[in-house]
Amino acid sequence: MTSIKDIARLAGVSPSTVSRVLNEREYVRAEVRQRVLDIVKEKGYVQNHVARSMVLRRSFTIGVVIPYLFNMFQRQLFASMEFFLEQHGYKTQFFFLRWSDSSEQAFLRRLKGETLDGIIFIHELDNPEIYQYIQERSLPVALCTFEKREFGFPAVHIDEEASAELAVDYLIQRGHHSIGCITGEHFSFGRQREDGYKRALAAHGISYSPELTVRVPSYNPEAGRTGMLSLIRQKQPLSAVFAATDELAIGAIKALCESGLKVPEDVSVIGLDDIDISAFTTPGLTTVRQPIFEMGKKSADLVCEWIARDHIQEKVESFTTTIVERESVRTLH
Amino acid sequence: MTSIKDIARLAGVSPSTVSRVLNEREYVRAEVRQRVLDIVKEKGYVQNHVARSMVLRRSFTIGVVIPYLFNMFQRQLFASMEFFLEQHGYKTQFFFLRWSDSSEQAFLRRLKGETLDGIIFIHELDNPEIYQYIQERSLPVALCTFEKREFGFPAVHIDEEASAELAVDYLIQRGHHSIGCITGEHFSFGRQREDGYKRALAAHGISYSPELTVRVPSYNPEAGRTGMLSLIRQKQPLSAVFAATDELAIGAIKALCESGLKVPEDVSVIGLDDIDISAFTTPGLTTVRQPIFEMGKKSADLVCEWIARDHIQEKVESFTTTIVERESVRTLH
DNA sequence: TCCCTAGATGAAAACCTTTTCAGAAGCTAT
DNA sequence: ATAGCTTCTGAAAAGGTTTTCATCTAGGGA
Repeated sequence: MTSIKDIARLAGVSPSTVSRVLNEREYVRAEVRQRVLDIVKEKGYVQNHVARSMVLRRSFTIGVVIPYLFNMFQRQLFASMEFFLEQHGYKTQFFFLRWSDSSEQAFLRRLKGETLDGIIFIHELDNPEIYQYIQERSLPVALCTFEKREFGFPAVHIDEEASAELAVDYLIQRGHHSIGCITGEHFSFGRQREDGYKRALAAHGISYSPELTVRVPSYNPEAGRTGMLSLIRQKQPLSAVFAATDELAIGAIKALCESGLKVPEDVSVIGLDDIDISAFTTPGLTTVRQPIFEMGKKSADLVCEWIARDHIQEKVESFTTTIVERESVRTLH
Repeated sequence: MTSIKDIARLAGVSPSTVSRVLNEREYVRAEVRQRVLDIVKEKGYVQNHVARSMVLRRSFTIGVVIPYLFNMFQRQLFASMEFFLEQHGYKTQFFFLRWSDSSEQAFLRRLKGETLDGIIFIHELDNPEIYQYIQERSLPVALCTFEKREFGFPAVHIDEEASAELAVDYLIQRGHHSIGCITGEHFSFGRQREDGYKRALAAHGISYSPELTVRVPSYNPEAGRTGMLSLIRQKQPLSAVFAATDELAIGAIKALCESGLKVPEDVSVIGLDDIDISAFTTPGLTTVRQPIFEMGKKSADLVCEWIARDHIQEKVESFTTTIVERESVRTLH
């Protein structure tokens, strides 16, 4: 591997000068600059990133923390982040976390050893130690899809409760009164979306019956399927279902179909997220759209701004959500 | 940040000794070891990875090259790789490549600057320079889902042609004779799967009509949808469609549905890949299963073996594929 | 002529580790 | 007592950069 010293020797200058050329510092004669540049090109030399990181004590790398089995929503989010972080001149280092304490511990250890310039969380952690460590080290950070009031970190998210209410309200407007809810037991957004469901019912004077809400252990289609199956099995009549995520909704539709019930003729289904695939289910999924791309961009912008300015005014960015009408909801009467 | 020197000072020993303790070298008194360990724990010290990489000239990091807009198949593949690479004690560094020459150039530059211990490609590159560079540097590498005979790199893949033939044969066995094909224009596997389609027809003496094959610019549902739409528009009758990937198949089903045609009653659809979501479409997608998880594992194993043994016997691992029967194919007669 | 300044360059230190080499201390065998 | 092992430890070099500080040159003003 050719190093800066080799280039220096070949150009008949010192390593310092080569470094100055490479980093576009002033104080180097045009003629010398050109000679160095020529040799760099000829030798195909590029700076060694590891050595550079060490001396500069920054790595031009932003960490992104995401669940190991990230869902399609998170996948779109992180593609967006990676895109904009690259635009800002940063590399992205992903940390795939299992949902366990040991995984979070391992992550904390790695975080201490790694030289990250900033970090974005797409995944709410249980272990407060990690947030504390980040705060002490005043490592630039942004939270995406959730917030942590007690730490005052910048965050981008939607109003989970209002978005769920929007979905359920949409069903009620179309004449539905007996509405089921499938949500997850983990993470704050699951509870918040359930709260939104209740609020919508209350706002229209519909009584809440607990049997119509089911909490499943995860947010994927398989969980949605089993959730819907148990909703079908219970006694109460049901004309529509609110699924806390699109993936749950996709599983719910599958379960209905398997049970010989038609969507939306027999049961209407509405989701929340608007992931790419929701436009391609049959029937197309009516859902509430999160501006995924913009949220990813904003998260990237926030960390980069923090790094550039060396501080950030406490800032929580709340994005608005909108109904996307497709074919999975039927209008009654 | 506390460094090895701080620990050494506090323990009243030299940095060398601390290093020996940390790396579990022999020749350090049990009593000294314990004292150092205690202080390490107390201070929460962890080795600085950047400095360590520099002196060891290895980073314990494997690069994974994947398209920027990776599909669900690739997503499952890389989750599997990340999992097994971690088991082998390696971190994973992703490189998301756009489908452009400049993106490949930028990647090559980065590759030269980065200190990677190995690299896995889930994405076939056009630029041979990159493969050449890897070969010259004798960087441990594995190809996944394709191969490059001329470089003799280890590779894991399926027999694309045979798998497509399997799918189309399945349709023919069920009485279908007028079978459409939706495939992509890019990447070798698209052409190979098309060849498999043709081979199946030929094997059963069914004449090949070019109007029944459409090539779309990408492999996602939207492309599948437009492909199917143009297949519907043409004159030839059609009782079944082979889509070169599951995502294409999902889009095809959508298009049929939009056009008032029922799957499988009016038209049967078969895919290839067996991605997670294919179990949750309505109707469930009949498809050909690639053992995605195992392929990811094998790729990880191959690079790690190369690194460990410092060489590898030329090795191409071909996985077998199997039909997964769901509801999207109807038996005629 | 002399001094001062600005521009250009290089030597050396620093970043944080690991590893080599040499030396010290405590044994055992002669 | 000496030589020769083992076991343990520290000093110093190395890895590839950037940056500080010092030096040198040339040009301008007094």
